[in-house]
Parts: sequence; structure tokens; C-alpha cells
Amino acid sequence: MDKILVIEDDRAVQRALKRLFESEGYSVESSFDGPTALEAFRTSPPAVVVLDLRLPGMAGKDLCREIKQSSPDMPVVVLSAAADVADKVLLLELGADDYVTKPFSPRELLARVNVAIRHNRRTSVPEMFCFDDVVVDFTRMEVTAAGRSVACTPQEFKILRFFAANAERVVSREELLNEVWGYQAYPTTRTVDNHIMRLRQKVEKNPASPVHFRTVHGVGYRFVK
Amino acid sequence: MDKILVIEDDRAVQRALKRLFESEGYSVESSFDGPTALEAFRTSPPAVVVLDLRLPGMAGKDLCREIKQSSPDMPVVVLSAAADVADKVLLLELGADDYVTKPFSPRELLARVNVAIRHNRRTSVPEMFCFDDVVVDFTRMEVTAAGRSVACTPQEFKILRFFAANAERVVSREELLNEVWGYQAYPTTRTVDNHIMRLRQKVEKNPASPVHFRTVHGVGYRFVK
DNA sequence: CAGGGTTTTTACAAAGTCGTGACAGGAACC
DNA sequence: GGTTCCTGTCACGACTTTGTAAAAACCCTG
Repeated sequence: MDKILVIEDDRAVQRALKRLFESEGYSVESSFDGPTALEAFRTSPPAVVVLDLRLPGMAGKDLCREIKQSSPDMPVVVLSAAADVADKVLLLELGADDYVTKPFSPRELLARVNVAIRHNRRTSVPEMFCFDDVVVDFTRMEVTAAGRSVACTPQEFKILRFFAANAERVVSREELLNEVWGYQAYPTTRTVDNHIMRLRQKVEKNPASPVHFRTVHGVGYRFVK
Repeated sequence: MDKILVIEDDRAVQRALKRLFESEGYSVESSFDGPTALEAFRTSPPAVVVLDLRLPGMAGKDLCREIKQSSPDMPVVVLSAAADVADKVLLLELGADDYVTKPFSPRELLARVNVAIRHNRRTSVPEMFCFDDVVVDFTRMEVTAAGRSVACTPQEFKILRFFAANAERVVSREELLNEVWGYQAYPTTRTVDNHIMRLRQKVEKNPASPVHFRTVHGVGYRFVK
């Protein structure tokens, strides 16, 4: 899943944050000072940065500015003592997206990080997708085939969404695993087959000889409208 | 896209706000004092006004009143120091729609501006909401199901209002927490389930197999009329 | 500061979803 | 035609998510 870059000099807090985020399925990269953080930031950009403003030498603020300057779309959530953000100008000027004052509740921090990540991800995805006599409504999470409603699981919706964006093209099982399941989880390729099978049985007129979810022997699958 | 009129005398804050809003796709018009603001406001009305109450010469409050008097439907979001809004009566008097106090998170300001715009766009915020044999009256805070009156709590009304505005769409528990519970409080997702359950028992004909408050396994809930 | 109502937390059972291995049937290749 | 690899399918167990009830915390109001 997504990676969080945590920049925090206090080892105890660092550990606690790592545990917190990992328990939610994020991967965590930790930095204890500015230079290391920038290095880590550049070599493998995270989905979000969690930054303690009180790094030694007042580096926190500069770091935030620097990050925001080099990649303005990177969401930054700031940890700070109440006194540090007394001035409303500060956070705005730093370009931080959100902040949590210490002492903070783990759940609140999590919620804000989640919001920051999801917000950034808003891409223009069409909410409707049709082929043959099948209608997929992503906002309602509803699928109808030949007029009849078909129950689909979240995973199946992800697959449908992926194929909607990659119709006609041949995609390998590995690519599907990467894009639909994510880089973190690596189930076997058999898993992919199973899900394809279920989709076929749900939306193909004749699941035995599929028209839309075609199999490309030795390579993967190809979705055609 | 929508235009935001920012009225703020501090140049640094002004710049930061401009960057913030423009990064979200809004266009920004800046004013540094009352007269200029009114001029700009009249020649090309924005979708929302963001107003710093602490303009020089106590002009902020007058400005707010003036704007609200000439166009009552124009949403106004006020920036202020905590001390200025010690009594919320003042804000009501001014007619401001929402306010953000001093050390505010950029994202929170954004969220409130978004809400202000969206809220205004639903021209007739329906004071009545009906589905099936259920009638929800938001002004009188009364709910009747199948003719019989049903007692609902404030929280339940908030949830009903949210679903009224977001019918048919699948919403995650997290979205519900953000929109209904607000930006600050972060209860667990189990809390959401409990409230949904109570609503089901109050208005669903058969709470065991709900028709209106449907659960979307692995995602959240979906309200359908 | 006591009481009642509301909201949140906790705990556990129930339901749904997903991943996996086994195996059979095909496809490709020689 | 035979061998080998690849794919479709099934059933099962592990795991996650949800429904529900009960208790605890909270918050007004008087």
C-alpha cells in the first residue's frame, strides 16, 4: 500500500508512529533529520509526508518549504506543539496541508493522513462504464447485466475499473496484481484467475466462451468492449 | 471554475491563500481593504468570500455585514483570531456562514470553503425530505414513518441530512465521519454502524433487511430512496 | 451535582470476502 | 501424438468486515 515518510527526531515518537501507520497497512520510512529526509524523499517519493516541526535547529520549517517547493502536490501533515502554530500565517506560508498539535490522538492523526492521501488521488475517473448489455456504475457500486442487477465485491470493482481504463490492451497477471492488488500484497496468479472467472460468470453471456474477458494464453488477459 | 474573493490585508497571508486556493482549481481575486473589496465584489461577484475579520480600522465586521445585506445568499467564510469569536453571537450577527480561528489548517479552510460553495449551489436546501412512507422535516426536527411520529436525536438528523444530499452514492464510513461528525472528532467506525442501526430500526419497515440504508460490504453505506 | 438522554466504546457473534491448493481440461510445442 | 506447461474451476479455511447489544462516557438541564 502507500508509503508514509515520517520525519521526527524523537526515537520514541518515531517508533510509535511507525507502529501506528503500519497497523493500518501503510509502509513507513523514517528519517531523523532534514538531510536524510530529503534524500529519502527524492529517491523514493512517499504518498504523504508526516513532519515534526520541531526538528533540531529549526530545520522543520525549512524542510517543509523545500518539500512543498520541489513537489507542490505532495501532501504534508505537520506535527507541532501548540505554541509553534499560534500564528495562523505560519502553516499557510509553509504550505503544509494539515497539522496536528501535540499531544495528539493517534486516531486523529490517522484520519488526517488518510484524508490527505485520498484527496491527492482524486483523478477524473468516469463513473459509468458500459459494454455490451452490461452497465457498471462506480459511484453506486452497482452492476447490471442484461437488465438484471449483479452483486459485485469491492475487489471485482477494482478489476472492472482497471479494465475500463485499460480496455483492448493485453495485461499480464503481474500487472493486474500490481495495479489492482497493490505493490504490497502479492497473492499468486491463481488468485487473478479466480477473480476473472467470477467476473465472467457474472457478466458474460456465456462464461464458457468469454467475449469480453479474453484470455491470452501465456501472457494474461485482454478486455474488449 | 469558481472564483473566490479573498479580503486580507497581510500580503504574506494573501499570497499563501492565493496559492492554496489556486492549487485546488479556484480562481482568486484579492483585496487588501474594504473599498476595493466592495468594488470587486460588485463588478464581478465571486462564488464565495473569504474575509479576514482583522482588517485595519475594524472594517472587517462592517464589510461582512454590508456584503450579507446586499446579497444574503453569498457565502462568507471568516478568518479570525480566537478572541474575536469568543462569543459566537457576533458571527451570527455578522451573518457569516462559517469561520476558521487562528491557527487553522489549510485543509480545514479549504474544506469549509468547499462546503460553503456546495451548500449554496443546492439552491433549495430542502427542508423536507421524503422516501417511502417516511417524512423528515428538518426545520421542525420531526420524523414520521408510516404516519407515526418517530423520535430522532440530533446526530441522527445530521446523518439523515447527509444522506438526503448524497442519496444513491456509496459513502465510506470515513466520509461520514468527516462530513457528519466534523473535522475534529474522530470516533471509530463502529460508532457509525451503531447510528445506522438505530436509524434502520426507526424508519425501515424491516430493519433486518434494510431497503434504504444499505450496507456495501467492504466499503460503507448507500442510501437509496 | 444528580438525573436522563445521547453518544461512544467495547465485545462478540454472524456474515461476507479473499487467497490458496488441487485437479482436470486445453493449448502450445516438438 | 505425446509431453509439458498454462488456465478454469471448485471447495475450503483464514481473515476481515459488519450487526447488535450492553456498558461506559459524555453532556446538558434543571
